[in-house]
Amino acid sequence: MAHRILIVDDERMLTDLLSEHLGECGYETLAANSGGEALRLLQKGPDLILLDINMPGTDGLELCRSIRGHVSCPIIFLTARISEQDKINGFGFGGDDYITKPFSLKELTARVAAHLRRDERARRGSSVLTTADGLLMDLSSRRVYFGETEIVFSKKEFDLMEYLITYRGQVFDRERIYESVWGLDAEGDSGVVKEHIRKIRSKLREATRREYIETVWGVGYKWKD
Amino acid sequence: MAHRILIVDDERMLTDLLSEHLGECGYETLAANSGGEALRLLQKGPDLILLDINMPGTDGLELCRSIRGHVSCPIIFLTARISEQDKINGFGFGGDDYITKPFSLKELTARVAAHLRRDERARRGSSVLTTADGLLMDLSSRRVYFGETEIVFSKKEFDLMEYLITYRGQVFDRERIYESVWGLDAEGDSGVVKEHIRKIRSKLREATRREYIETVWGVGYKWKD
DNA sequence: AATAAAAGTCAAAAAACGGTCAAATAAATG
DNA sequence: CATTTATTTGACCGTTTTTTGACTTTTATT
Repeated sequence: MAHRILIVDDERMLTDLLSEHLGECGYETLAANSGGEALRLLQKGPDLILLDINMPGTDGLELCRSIRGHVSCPIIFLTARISEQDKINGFGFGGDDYITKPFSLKELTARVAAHLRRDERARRGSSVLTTADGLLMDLSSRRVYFGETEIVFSKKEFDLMEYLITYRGQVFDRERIYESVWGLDAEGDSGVVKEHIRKIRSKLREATRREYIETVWGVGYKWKD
Repeated sequence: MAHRILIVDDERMLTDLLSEHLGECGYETLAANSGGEALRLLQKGPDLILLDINMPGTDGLELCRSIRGHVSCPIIFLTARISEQDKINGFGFGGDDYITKPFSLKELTARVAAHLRRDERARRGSSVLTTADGLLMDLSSRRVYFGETEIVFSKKEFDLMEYLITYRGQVFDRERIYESVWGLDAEGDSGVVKEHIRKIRSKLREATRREYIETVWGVGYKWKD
């Protein structure tokens, strides 16, 4: 299946142009001319996102953050701002690369190809996460059910759980979890994650009488497959 | 373990400078001032490579190709040439990004961080090492299987095993193994490696009734092909 | 066969790590 | 504002891992 690229820019001219060109290159394209549209199109599960930072009425960096909360595909910024500070910000906000306008189509497609090559992952865009034995996470209402009974989690507990389940089977060290769930800015983890893992485990254990989170000694935690 | 960055540039000034800066940023650094040196240092298993395209006596792009033949980590070109043709060539030759000289350290480190983050995600996605007769290492869940049965390894055991299997067939002396798995800075005790090799062998032997790690007398160890 | 150097073994010491709890702080709620 | 709830922190303890060093065995060399 062809790679799917989401283009986000307020100028329809540009999205059309890019859409056409990338189409010729064998990609499927999605175009959004506003932040809201972009967020909606995330449901289509793009493999890569080209994101204009400078859209009127929308903070591109903030948008990037939101997007990062939903998908993990590469994000390439398109920006007219060339100051270094902006570049750095771009990375800090979860972007993977940036291209300053004006840019050539050749350069753009080269980078797109490079990033897609590097990023081979399978993901889904469902708003409900379920595990093998009937545990269910509804991401939009932020509730968790085990069969009939609801298990109540706090915000951080929920976020941390969502993170682990999304990447079930993968081991993450505490620092990584802290960065991903709390935010990229904060340094270290100082044991907060430990405590939250404990709370989650305890709630899950009481309701389900099962263990879901496994400790990998000296490495971190993972959600059991 | 900290990420390891290989810096390849003919100017010792520059490699020293970058080495120092990246060191302060928490990376382990390796420096090469020639293509041959670079290829040799690949044995240390860098996580990212900064490669000067314009080295006298060496064709940087050709070198990049060779490197790609041995490792799959991100390669960022450092180049004085700014023509677009060169940029595109860079990608065509297996590079993942380029930075034109002169560049700021901030920009460099931002890109390095971005690429490492991405590469790690891509690798963790579905990275599995297998050996000829059905031994399987899942790097993301950090589990090892022989057929149906799982073999449990500690962190260091796992890391050491991953290293040997990654470079299967190559012989490494204990000091090199120690450097690569424990870290470059660590004090040069190689007796530890002996003990870990023993543990790994013992676990593997019990589960598989086979020998995987071969001792090359007076030299070191290697994973049998 | 004797010897020295290298590699293997084992158990005990040391260090690192994770789980737990209670108390402190911050944030949300009415 | 007061009260409740969520989050963070730091100390403690038991466990697992890692390291160490003394000792044995193997190997290459003479």
